Amino acid sequence: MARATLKSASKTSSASPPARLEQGAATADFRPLYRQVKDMLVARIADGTWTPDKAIPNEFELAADIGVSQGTVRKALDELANENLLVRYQGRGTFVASHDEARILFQFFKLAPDSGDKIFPESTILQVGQIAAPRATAQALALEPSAAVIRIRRLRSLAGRPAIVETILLPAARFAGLTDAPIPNNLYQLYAAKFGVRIGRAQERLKAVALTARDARDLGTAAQTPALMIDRIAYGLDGRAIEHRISICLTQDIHYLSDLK
Amino acid sequence: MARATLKSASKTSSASPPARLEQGAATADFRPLYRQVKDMLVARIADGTWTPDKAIPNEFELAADIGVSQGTVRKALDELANENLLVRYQGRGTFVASHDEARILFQFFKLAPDSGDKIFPESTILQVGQIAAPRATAQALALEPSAAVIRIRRLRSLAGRPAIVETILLPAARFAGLTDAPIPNNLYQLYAAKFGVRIGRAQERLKAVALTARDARDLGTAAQTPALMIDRIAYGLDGRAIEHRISICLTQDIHYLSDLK
DNA sequence: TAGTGGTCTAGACCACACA
DNA sequence: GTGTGGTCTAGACCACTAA
Repeated sequence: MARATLKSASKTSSASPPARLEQGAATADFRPLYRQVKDMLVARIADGTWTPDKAIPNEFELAADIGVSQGTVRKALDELANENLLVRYQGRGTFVASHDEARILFQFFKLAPDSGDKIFPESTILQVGQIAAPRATAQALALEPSAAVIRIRRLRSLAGRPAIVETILLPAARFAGLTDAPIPNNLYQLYAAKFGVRIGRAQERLKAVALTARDARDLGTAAQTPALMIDRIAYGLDGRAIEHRISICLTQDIHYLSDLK
Repeated sequence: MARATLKSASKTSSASPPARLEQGAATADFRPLYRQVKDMLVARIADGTWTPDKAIPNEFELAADIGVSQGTVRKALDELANENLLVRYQGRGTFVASHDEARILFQFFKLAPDSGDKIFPESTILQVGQIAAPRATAQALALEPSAAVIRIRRLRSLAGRPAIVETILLPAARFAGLTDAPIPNNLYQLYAAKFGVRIGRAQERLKAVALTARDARDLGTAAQTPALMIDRIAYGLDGRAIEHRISICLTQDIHYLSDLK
């Protein structure tokens, strides 16, 4: 069988609706099968077909549905697990990765105390409102020059000590009504649960800055103190930029951990 | 065939010395075959059996040598390629990854200009000498409390502007004679070529600090300026800590880029 | 044209979780 | 016990590189 073509012969298919790969007849699509399978699976994760609380269909069911071999599905599943979109448990099944605290701590929160284990920071909301997108944010999120964005400012504490002042910027159009309810500590879980937006990856740019008077006041320390500025853009499963977040961190007793492999 | 056991029947073997996996008869070693193959391959990379300038044996040769199937060797090779220890080129072969500038830029050097592409920094040596290991260094490199270490201090420039003051600490025992010759810009290549030490991964801890008078002078700016401190420990292929490096970076025009996936 | 890695398939058996 | 993912094998064909 040629690469990137699908057999049209029907196999014994389950009762669930068929979901076979379509090979564009005119448009040449020479991507490997397992890639196409991967994209199909990502789409199902993104659209909420599967949820973290229930195992997704097993390898053979998926293979039969899609019309490829189990080995090809496995390759797609393994890569998705590698990218932290799925979690696989031998004997139990394969699950959509949830944004629980453990995962966030592992994947998205790189600050750790100099001594001791990583802990999830507590948060206190300082300010919530809607503004015209600052230029950098509009660019980061690919919004029109002064599109409306929700701005959340909060203070985060590590082991009881104020350590981070964080400004979160979100496109108002996509997150309408977010400010109506109390803002939880774990935002990515909220995005997924209330807005159907799953964060898949993020990119952070770090600089050293001097604390502004305002940030210093919120953190309870002196202005001009050196602080770590983390400028994060978080992306959804479809690759679109979702959230712009700027964190100002005191690093006397904590550090940012980066693994180079 | 049972998991993690090797057939002893001899296959058609090449002229090269046999290198079959040994299954500890008394000690239970239940690690998957492809893991054992991986370790064997890492050992050959580490000991210099293979060099970056020549392709390693192909999958079938390795499989025959070791006594497993080609698919198992492939799994090991793919993982090593994923970890940046090998590079695979379709049609050409599989190569040991070299510490050339492109790889270092991609894997180990996370600083980039705010605008423009990544570039390899130039270096000027400020100081070279041998000292008793500072406590933090002795701990980082698992050395005895005041073992001798080589210390290199250098100034690095990005796009012609001084941006980084770097202190590199190396165990004198392992790097004897390093200071006899000129110190090149690309240190990891030197470690591999002259001392048989290949760096496989590193861990960086970042903090914001105020520039000391001395660092400020070397960087040509004012003391107390906020700067990014990067505290790196680099590890060899055997997992042992090799190098301790502390970089002080001006981040007015550059940033540290961290991908969270 | 020969040799390499890349993809895909089919089937076997093992290890683990859970009822 | 049953069902899941994990490992291993064997073989086919494709795509790319270099001589």
